[in-house]
Amino acid sequence: MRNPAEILIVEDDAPIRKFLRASLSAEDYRVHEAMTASEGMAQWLARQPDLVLLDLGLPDQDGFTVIRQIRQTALTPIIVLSARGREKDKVEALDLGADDFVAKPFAIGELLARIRALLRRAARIREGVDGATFRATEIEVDLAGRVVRVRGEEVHLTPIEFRLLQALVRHAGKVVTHRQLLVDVWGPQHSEQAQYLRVYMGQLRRKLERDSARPRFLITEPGVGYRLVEG
Amino acid sequence: MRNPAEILIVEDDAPIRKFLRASLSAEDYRVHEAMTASEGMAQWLARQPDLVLLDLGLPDQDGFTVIRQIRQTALTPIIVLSARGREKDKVEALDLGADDFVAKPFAIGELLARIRALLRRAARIREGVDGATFRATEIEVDLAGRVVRVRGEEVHLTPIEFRLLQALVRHAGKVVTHRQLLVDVWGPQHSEQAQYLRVYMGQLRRKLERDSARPRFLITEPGVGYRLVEG
DNA sequence: CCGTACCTTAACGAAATCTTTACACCGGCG
DNA sequence: CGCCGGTGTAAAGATTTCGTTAAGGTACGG
Repeated sequence: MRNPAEILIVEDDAPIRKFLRASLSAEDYRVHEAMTASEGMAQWLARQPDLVLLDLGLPDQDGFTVIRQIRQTALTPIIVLSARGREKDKVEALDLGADDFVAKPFAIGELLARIRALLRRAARIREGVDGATFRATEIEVDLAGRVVRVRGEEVHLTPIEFRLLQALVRHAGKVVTHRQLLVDVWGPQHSEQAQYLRVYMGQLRRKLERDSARPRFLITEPGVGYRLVEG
Repeated sequence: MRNPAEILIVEDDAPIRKFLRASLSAEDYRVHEAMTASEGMAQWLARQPDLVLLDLGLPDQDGFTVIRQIRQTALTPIIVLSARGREKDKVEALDLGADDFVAKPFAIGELLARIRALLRRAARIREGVDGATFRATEIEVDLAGRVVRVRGEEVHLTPIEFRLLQALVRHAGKVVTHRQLLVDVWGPQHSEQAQYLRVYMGQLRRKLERDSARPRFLITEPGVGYRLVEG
């Protein structure tokens, strides 16, 4: 990441765009702007920004196209801005690979916090810290080496089992939604196949838990998702 | 927020306006005044105050219009002043996005306390402390991780319980109307099912409060809604 | 061609959650 | 005093979501 980070704003509403530019410049980000989806794509190609702020309600095409196109070639963090209450938009945008969602009207402080968080995460991934090792009392996961040990014993996991565990480890201690897990492990087109999760969580528990009927690490959050607790 | 904070008073009654100006100036706030709704909007645009005190009984238009217009573009805290007994006005103003209400005649000390609370909260949001986790003395809510801790202990919440708590946390300190909570958690088609709220507020209190019969965080505002107070 | 490992899919009992109903409580008011 | 609206509590279904198992199906190496 360059320092300062470069941020691309794709937003047709002039006052909001101006406001964003001012707020971001004040935080020492370098700002690029686009008013339409196609101009946004052009700017993205030209500038290769570190993060994209994307309004969904654009004049020429919808913002979803922009997400799709960017995600075809890059993992640049994308924050979607959209009118409040468009729950469907939110789900669709996140399914297409957007990283976060902020409803308008928004509090600028919150938006800045989310930008910082995503830039931090992107930096971590670039530095390969993601390939480190996760340790809990009884479970040890070597993400780079693809090795899992339980109470000292090495345990063999199938590819999908490992990807699933990896997705949980990345957010250790936090709830990961069904949708997130499915998109991460099986891809966006399987984001509704919650049955996969039931089967594979069962298999992971059989391999990792002492008593798979009373799991201590792989916790179910009914109606929401799963969570890996440390310790 | 500038220091001192700037407060806009929109109030047609001269004695009250004068009294407010004196009280607020004594607290070192910078005060702007307007006597009508349209003048209020003009002042708001010109001054971009940190907080608005709004009387609902204005001569030219009603105060509701002012709330609507401000909320189209900003989250500036709004405290509504309303004559006693106008319960419906109060609820409508809050539904439109007002943050708090004070009935006339009011105790100046209480009004000042609510102003301080809203300014504090607005400052925190600007600094981006919100968005991720909410902290009160005994309760900690990790919104991203969907984890709730009470006095250190992790507490499990069902999906609806969590969404309800989340809706309260998002507006921590301010009154949230029955309608807003119902729309947020159950959707627009259930905006009249106030019984849901009684059942689930009861469950939240049982899980979060020391003594659910004497709640300290989840406060009932009879006839209006509920309020989460930060310990 | 066969065996092995793995993935997908369906079926069904169990568990958790949500909805609905019933009733007690409280304060104000005729 | 009884009535009433708004509120809080408890519990019985109804409904949704989970976990488990097992039966194909596919890919790959020997």
